[in-house]
Amino acid sequence: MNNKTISDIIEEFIMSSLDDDSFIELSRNDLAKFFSCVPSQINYVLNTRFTVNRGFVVESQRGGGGYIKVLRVRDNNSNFLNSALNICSNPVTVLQGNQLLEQLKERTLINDREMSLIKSAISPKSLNNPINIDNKLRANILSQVIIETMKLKDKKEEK
Amino acid sequence: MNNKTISDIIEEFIMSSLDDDSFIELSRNDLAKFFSCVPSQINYVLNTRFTVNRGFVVESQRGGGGYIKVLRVRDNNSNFLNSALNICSNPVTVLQGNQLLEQLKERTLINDREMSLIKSAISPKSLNNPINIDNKLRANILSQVIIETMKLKDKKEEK
DNA sequence: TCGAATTGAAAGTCAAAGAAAGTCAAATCT
DNA sequence: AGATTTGACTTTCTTTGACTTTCAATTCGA
Repeated sequence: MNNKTISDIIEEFIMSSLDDDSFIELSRNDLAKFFSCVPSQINYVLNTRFTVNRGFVVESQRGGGGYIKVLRVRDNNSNFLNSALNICSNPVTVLQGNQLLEQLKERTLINDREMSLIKSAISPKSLNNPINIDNKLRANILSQVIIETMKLKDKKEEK
Repeated sequence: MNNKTISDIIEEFIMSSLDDDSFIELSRNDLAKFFSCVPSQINYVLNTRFTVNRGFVVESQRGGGGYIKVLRVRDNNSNFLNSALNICSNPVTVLQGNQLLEQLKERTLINDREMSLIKSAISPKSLNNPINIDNKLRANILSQVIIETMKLKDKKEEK
């Protein structure tokens, strides 16, 4: 991406700080000053980029000595896969589907390429059909993909 | 062609920018300003000239820091991918779909895991639906997967 | 001295403004 | 007639700032 926005740059900054440790603590005001932006811009970045969906948790404290803490979370994947499968027993919108795939990637259950491929498979273009069952179909497809992911995971773990 | 339209000129401009690299990123507004035309003219050029059929893929993002990215997809496999795409303009059975994926793997355009994942996406279980449009859907899905494969291939080549 | 009020330093919220790109259909060329 | 040009309107994402809430430390009164 050529034209990075200030949000992109702040995201990168936080990301790379997070490379070393599983969490970082930062001061909203200082960070805003550092990047010459308004403090609420930091909230914007946190809200749009460091979501639970993408595998992050943000904690904070107000008042004197306040702080913002960004944590990477990774837990038991098979739990996650099961609840994902559960979600897919109901219709799934494009947005939900993509978010689910992002999470699979965050958890390194699938990689970037795989995510892209499956996203394309469940895109509106793919599921374009005369009657209105897109979300239902998307749910079906993702169910099968998740099941396949489980199998692949097992296979990997056997080694 | 001596009476070039503005669309032709913009097309040439983008084409020649693409000579050096396999993709370019541009700003719709800037380009429109540069050629003294309305921004939507750029869309017109992209929609009529830089189609998948002609070997291009266009990506974009709106809002602040927005952009338009034009990718070229070429080389020996692109023939294959194009005809694969062609096949997918008609309904595709499970068998045909799986065979196509096997071929993608043969040509190392996708790997084993990726093949499995997409096979699961186009399996009868995934595409189970009230009316009988499985093959049509499978064709749609594979089209999008093929296009995605083109993009990914290109991304790899950038490195 | 001890608990309560005050103060100031954070962080949070939300909506308006701004910046791009997308859509679509009418008008115009060729 | 079909391709091109134009522009009004829409959608999406980002930036900004005014206002709110929370917390810790300090001060004040009994």
